[in-house]
Amino acid sequence: MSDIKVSINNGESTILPAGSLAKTAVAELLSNKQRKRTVAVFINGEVVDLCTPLTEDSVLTPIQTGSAEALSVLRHSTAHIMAEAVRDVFGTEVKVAIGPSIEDGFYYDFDRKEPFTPEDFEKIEARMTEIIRKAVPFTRSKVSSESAIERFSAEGEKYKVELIKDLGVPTVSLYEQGSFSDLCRGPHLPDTSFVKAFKLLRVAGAYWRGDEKNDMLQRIYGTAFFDKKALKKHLNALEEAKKRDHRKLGKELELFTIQDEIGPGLIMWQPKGALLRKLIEDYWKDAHYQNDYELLYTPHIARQDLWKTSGHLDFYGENMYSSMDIDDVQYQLKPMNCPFHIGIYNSRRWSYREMPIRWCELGTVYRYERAGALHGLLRVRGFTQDDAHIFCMPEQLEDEIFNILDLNLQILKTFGFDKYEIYLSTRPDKYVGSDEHWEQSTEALKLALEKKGLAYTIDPGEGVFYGPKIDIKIKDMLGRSWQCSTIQVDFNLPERFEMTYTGKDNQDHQPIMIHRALMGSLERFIGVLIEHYAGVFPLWFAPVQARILNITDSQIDYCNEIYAAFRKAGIRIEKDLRNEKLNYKIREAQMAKIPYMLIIGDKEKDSHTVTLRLRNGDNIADMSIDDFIEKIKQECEDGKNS
RNA sequence: GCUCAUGUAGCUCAGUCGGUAGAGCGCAUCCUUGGUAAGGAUGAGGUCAACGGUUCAAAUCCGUUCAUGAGCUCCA
Repeated sequence: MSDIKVSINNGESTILPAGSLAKTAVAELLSNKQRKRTVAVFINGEVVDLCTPLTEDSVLTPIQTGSAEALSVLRHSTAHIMAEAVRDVFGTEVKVAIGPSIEDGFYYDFDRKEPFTPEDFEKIEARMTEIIRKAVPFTRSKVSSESAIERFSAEGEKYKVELIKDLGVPTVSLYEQGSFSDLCRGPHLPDTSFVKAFKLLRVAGAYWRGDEKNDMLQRIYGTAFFDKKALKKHLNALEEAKKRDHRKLGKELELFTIQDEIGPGLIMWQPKGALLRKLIEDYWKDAHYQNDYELLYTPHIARQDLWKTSGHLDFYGENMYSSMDIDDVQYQLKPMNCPFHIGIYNSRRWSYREMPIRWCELGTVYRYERAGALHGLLRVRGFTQDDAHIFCMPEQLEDEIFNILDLNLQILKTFGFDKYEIYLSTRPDKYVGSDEHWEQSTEALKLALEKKGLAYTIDPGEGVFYGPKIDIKIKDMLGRSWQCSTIQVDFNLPERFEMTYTGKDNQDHQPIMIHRALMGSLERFIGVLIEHYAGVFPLWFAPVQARILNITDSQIDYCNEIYAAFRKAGIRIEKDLRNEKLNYKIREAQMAKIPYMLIIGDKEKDSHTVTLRLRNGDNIADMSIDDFIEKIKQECEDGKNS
């Protein structure tokens, strides 16, 4: 057998007999410490495990603890360990499906009649710990698909059999650790002892291959790390997310309520939430006015014929509520605002000189969502879109997209979102409009993104049937992504509604239509905002900006007097003049996350000032009423323009 | 819609083996007038999600429905 040259990162190299394992090379080329951190290697850009035989000259790049790839390998292996443990505890009648690593951990799907319970988790975890302690090696073997099918059939592992059959390849790889053998592409850890910290988190139903026509399996989710500290940090982050849950904060801060009597997925805004929403809406309207948009209002229902013309009944009918009869004519609740804006467009003739036309509306729409999909403010059945439609000539498309992106990012930034992922979705298999149109507009979207200097990812074939689109996913304080903004080009509706404008040539031309929503829906956006800020809203859109706290009854008159003055000045202020101790009032104001507490005692009353306490516990020396009004106004301006 | 879990006072939750309900917070009244995260006392408040069944007896056991949660799926 000939020798081969193996090097690490093109650095140190060694000569080994062909067929040596990657492990051997790593052992020879890395220090003991480095070796212990190595869980797999890249060879030619591919992640493989350490028991891979090397057959030719190779350059290895070690994958070491601390990297995302290593974590993914770890979690994948932990999923296998969990599967082994489940079968050890509950027997081989439990069938296994798939068990990949996912963003924050891993899962494994099991087919078992009885549901897994929290007590079962303890048993599984205990068994996993035993397996990990034994440092069982993961070994890989290549077998013919035929023999693998034979073997898994004999074991009754029908899901594995189905997977292999669908792969349609001559050989497959199996991974084995201890008593457990699994169809798997790998790679895996050298042995189970690399798993230093793990936890099973929850169990939920999941269809085999995500198809509801298939069997319902039980999916156990868990997570794993290379050290206990990281696991603890992750669990703390989950706790933190729980604390920020907008449903919990929404209740505590009295922002909104959802009630059985009213119906699921229908939001009622309580006074504080309504005020919060008004502030956001006002800002949004001002920003649009400043950017040359005009505001529209349109009805909530329309004749069914409209929805036939628009194509919504054909393409979106499943999400629309059934019709109602008004004087023998059928009407339907709107799931979208676009046909109404088109109606306004078609109410008169337009000249090319008037293009582009930019119309916006905070339009409330109703869409049917499956019961299991509803979630607080984030997924509801009635919501208000921050909608806009731009009608323009083809040559204006790029500029318009650029302007939309500009306004879009400005608004997101004002609300504290300056990290995002941008996706450009191109033509799907089923589409309307000419290829030329598609190419031109996709190009216009690209150019606008590039001109704005934005990095984006292309989602091939993910466009809507009527045109290409740009989606923006914002990242919140905890690093979670939320899809809010969407910008869609539409060749379909202008055609269906026979929209025209008179060109320079005195001929009719068809405008291009752009749909766009920046926040997506107010409900959803506010839900995200609550979690992003953990309810501690910036002063400019905090529903309550200040609360007056008196020390004794002797300041009540003065408190009422300044309360009136602040309200008149447009400060959102409350007063707490109850017969309670100051400590008690401060505690309540603090928990209500009110930005400023105005402490009023005899001192302030006599000097005609207020003493400020901030919600972070800091104190600001007393200042005059006018100075305080000025301060709040200035801070709000700064907040809005940040 | 599907799987599993949950549903008790305005809120957060106890409630054992089936014997018709309990705490803390909040709320009301009274005492207390207290300068930076909970002063004290008394009191009101519940068809135990709804409907049906088993039982001498159901918050508790069974069934159905509704809602909520974790997911699957879908999407703003």
